[in-house]
Amino acid sequence: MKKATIYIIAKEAGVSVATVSRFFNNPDIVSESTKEKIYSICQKYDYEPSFIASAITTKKTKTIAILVPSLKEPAFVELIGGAEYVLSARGYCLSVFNARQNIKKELEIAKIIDSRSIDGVIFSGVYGDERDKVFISEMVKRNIPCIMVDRIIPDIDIPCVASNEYLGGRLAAGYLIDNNHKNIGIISYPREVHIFNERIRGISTTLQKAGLKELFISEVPLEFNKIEESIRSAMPELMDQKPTAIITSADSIAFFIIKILSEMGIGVPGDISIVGYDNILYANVFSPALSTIHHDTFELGKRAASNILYRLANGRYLNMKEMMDPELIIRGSVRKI
Amino acid sequence: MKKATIYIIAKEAGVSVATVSRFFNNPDIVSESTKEKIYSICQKYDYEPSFIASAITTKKTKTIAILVPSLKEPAFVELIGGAEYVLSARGYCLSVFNARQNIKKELEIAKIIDSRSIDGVIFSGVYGDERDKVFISEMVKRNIPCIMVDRIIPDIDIPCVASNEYLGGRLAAGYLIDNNHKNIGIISYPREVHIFNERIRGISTTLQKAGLKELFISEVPLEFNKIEESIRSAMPELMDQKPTAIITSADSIAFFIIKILSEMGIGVPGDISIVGYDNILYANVFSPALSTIHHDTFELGKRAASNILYRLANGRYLNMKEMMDPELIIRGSVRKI
DNA sequence: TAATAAACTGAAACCTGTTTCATAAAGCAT
DNA sequence: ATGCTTTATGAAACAGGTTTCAGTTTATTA
Repeated sequence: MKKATIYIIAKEAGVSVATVSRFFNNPDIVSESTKEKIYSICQKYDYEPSFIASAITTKKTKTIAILVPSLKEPAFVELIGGAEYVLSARGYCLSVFNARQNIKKELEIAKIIDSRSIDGVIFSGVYGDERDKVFISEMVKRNIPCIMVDRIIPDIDIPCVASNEYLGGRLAAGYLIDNNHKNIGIISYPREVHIFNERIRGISTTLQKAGLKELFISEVPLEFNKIEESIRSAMPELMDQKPTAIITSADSIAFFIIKILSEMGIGVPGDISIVGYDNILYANVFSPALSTIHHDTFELGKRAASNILYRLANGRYLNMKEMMDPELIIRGSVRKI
Repeated sequence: MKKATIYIIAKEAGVSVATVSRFFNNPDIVSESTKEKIYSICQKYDYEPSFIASAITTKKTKTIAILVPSLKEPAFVELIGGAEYVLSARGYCLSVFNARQNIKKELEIAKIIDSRSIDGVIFSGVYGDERDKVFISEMVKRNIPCIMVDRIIPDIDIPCVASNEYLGGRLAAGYLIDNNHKNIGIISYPREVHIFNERIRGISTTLQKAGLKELFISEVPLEFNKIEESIRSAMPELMDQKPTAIITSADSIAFFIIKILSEMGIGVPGDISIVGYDNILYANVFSPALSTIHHDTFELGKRAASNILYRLANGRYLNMKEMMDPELIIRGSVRKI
């Protein structure tokens, strides 16, 4: 059976297309008897109004885009999950765009988003700092509601919802200090990515306040399969300084460190304490269970979606800068000195 | 500046809207000089044709849906990544739908997909067997190209692309047999999910051929945070039968087993050998590094997307049943007896 | 150089809804 | 019964493109 249109329904129900349209968009102003007629014909044809046809006049596609710099990191996947959770409940669709760590690609995607009349976008930039402004200003220029997620840029005219990475760093460092560690090394993802820089800033500040200084900051690349080698080559220099603890900016890094250390005959937390970041699914599975910083990225996605939906419904954002506090999870990878 | 339409461009370029339309959809039949005129006006207005407007006549939205039963499992995320990879390169968008393990929800989603004129769908069902047919027949009825991924249903009129789970089971069991294991237990996700049943079938068949019989098959629930407890309660019965090895249907299960075993003072692979399945990112990070079965879910997503794109372009599918062979990865969790 | 084919282009219909504006019918107060 | 609201509905314009069909140029062939 050919797909029914509003014309067929109108004809069969003996009403005008305008009335059928009202039946779906403004049922209050349609009489009961007419509603019943239309309803039964719609059932008969299994008719649903075409989204695209209505989008052409309403200019609303009821789809939100989420632009992430990568699909390989679990955090972005959580983000997508959270966004999908609230969006689907409100009749919205989620389209996924992947910038592949390429800031130029973000501009192409901006055009696509625009030409597809997407209602709004949840955006996590490649760097998380000023450099991401190119995409944002593109959205502003094109008048597309946009929310920055996972990273906060201070003076920007779109909302940001993010985890308080600085606090996370403080929590991690504070925890080590509480356990009397004084020689603390740091192994982090590139500081050029804003969140990692924030974490380190939190750590450094806290150490300084305690009269301490970080021993050694080593950066490892974002690519998962290069982490191990990178840590391995940084290890000698770090170990020369006799750290009693190492703070990392990701659980994955922490696990690689534990692996490498154990190959060197160094026990965790017996000889060296480790604290991770992210609280990934597996943080509790391996021994030692990882003490780490928990931040709820799923919730981040939910909030971003809620905020943009609010903007769509009310013309203004629910809030402009939303920070979520991470949490210290104490498990078994840190020892009291 | 108000968004330009094809009428504005046509007027400024001194041509008809038909010609502007041709410029974008069939440039070969437009003369060079006209093209140049149109091009420069388009640049001036930063004009891109509206997708929704063109979708209404062409009935092509250039968006593909991917419907997964969950967003919490890494495998489905890989799938999405693979699909996005080929789709975005061909100018298509990917919309993500989540059935949340709920087969009834799949029917709602079917309606949404239809009303949104989505060009095709990549589908991974909740169970992976006959029960998923409700969604599939909904797609067939509505004449929406659809590909089943990650699971193969024999007599169904849509293509399936999946990993050869049966072979994976055989590989895992064969590996253990080669290492002279004779008492082999199995801990698996629910057999009611087709792929896990296939894996077990592969294992059982292989054991039988070697004159062996599996000791004990225990099923653990899909929910990540219930796995540990479930394994823990199954352990006594399994250990009573003195296994020298345990095959699992997922690396996550394997890791939990290793954890629980180590708490019991039982070493892997010293006392008991373990083989996983999936080859997750962390399989190589922890000690012992996990011997496991590798299957490329990203590639699965790519193939599904390619197949559906082929169908869209050529009116028929590239292939109907595509099986990808998994691979045995030998690392450190199995010992030769 | 006339005839014919090929290459371009425009007018108008079409796609599937939404929305404005006008009108008819019904309800209500006087 | 009259005049004034309300309520319910339809006709037609509109949204921003695509596509068919016919017509005008331009190129090619004999």
